[in-house]
Amino acid sequence: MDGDSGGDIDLQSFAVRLRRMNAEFNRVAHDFAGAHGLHTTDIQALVKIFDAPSPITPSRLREELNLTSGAVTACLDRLERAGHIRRVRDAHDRRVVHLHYLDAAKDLAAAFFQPLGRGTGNALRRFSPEELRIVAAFLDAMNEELDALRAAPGSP
Amino acid sequence: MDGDSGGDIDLQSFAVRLRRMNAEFNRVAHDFAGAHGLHTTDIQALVKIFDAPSPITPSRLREELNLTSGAVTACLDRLERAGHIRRVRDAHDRRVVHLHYLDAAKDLAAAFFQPLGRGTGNALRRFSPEELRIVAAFLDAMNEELDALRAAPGSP
DNA sequence: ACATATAACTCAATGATTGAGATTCTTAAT
DNA sequence: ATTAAGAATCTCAATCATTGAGTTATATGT
Repeated sequence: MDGDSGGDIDLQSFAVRLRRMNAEFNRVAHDFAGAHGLHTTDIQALVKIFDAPSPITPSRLREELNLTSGAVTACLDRLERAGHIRRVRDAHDRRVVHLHYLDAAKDLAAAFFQPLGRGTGNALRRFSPEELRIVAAFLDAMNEELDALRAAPGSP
Repeated sequence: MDGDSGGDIDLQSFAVRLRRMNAEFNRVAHDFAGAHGLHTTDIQALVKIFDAPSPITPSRLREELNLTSGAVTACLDRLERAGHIRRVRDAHDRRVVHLHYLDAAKDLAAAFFQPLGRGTGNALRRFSPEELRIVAAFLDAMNEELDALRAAPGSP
């Protein structure tokens, strides 16, 4: 113990906090899945489709979610059948499919996740802009490290 | 100061960062599962068993993971068969089972997640103790809000 | 044209999750 | 003691997602 009062800044305590938050996010996602006749995988796919800067493809999803192509096809079938997404063939390379998140489904998800958004908003509101910049920097740092891990699982 | 122009402190940008981090954690967990003949659910259970302050029971796990009792039993069968946990009947209430994470399995998990721990450590090392206290406070705030959401999914 | 590579899909086999019900034990009341 | 009600866990058949191998359609290079 070196003068730090709270004992809050060691690796283990952060790991516990992060695992707990991760578990809760997964629980919310699991609830959404259940409420809409979907599965955990489908929600993960929806998040990826939603957050992708430009329309994502099934093979990219396969990489992101670590699934087999068969599983991705089945997942997209479910999402398309339930009216969440649409498959659009690329005009230039007709082998390629682009995945579009339908607006109506976006609204549905927005409505469901509104409590989560409010909760996150409440948490953010407790901090000053400078503090939030630090938090954002931390999340960015974590995401950088996680990307590095994905690239080279053992080395860094 | 100029930071207001960065667009880094609005709800949406935080949501994206958090979703991305969540997805990467899940990917790491999925890898661990695959490497040990387990499934995503089993890892979620292991995390809960590991992080519980005192030995957890199957019914508590059922609540935490939102599974049916049948699924929990099957999950624990797999974990016990694979040598990760042990079921211990409570002496006073013999209906109750307590779940113990075996030390050998802890070592196994520690070894596997060492890269993740190093990555997290790298991220933490970029920040001063005061900054880390802010980040820890933010994670605590998020976890509080998430707990509130779990208790009353619609109200706050 | 031909061969090779890539994107997405199909399908049988495997196996996790569900949902209902059975089993074992506890607690409170008669 | 005995009974009834309640709780914690487990069993099992049915359902359905995932896998892994193989197929189709399109693209690229020689």
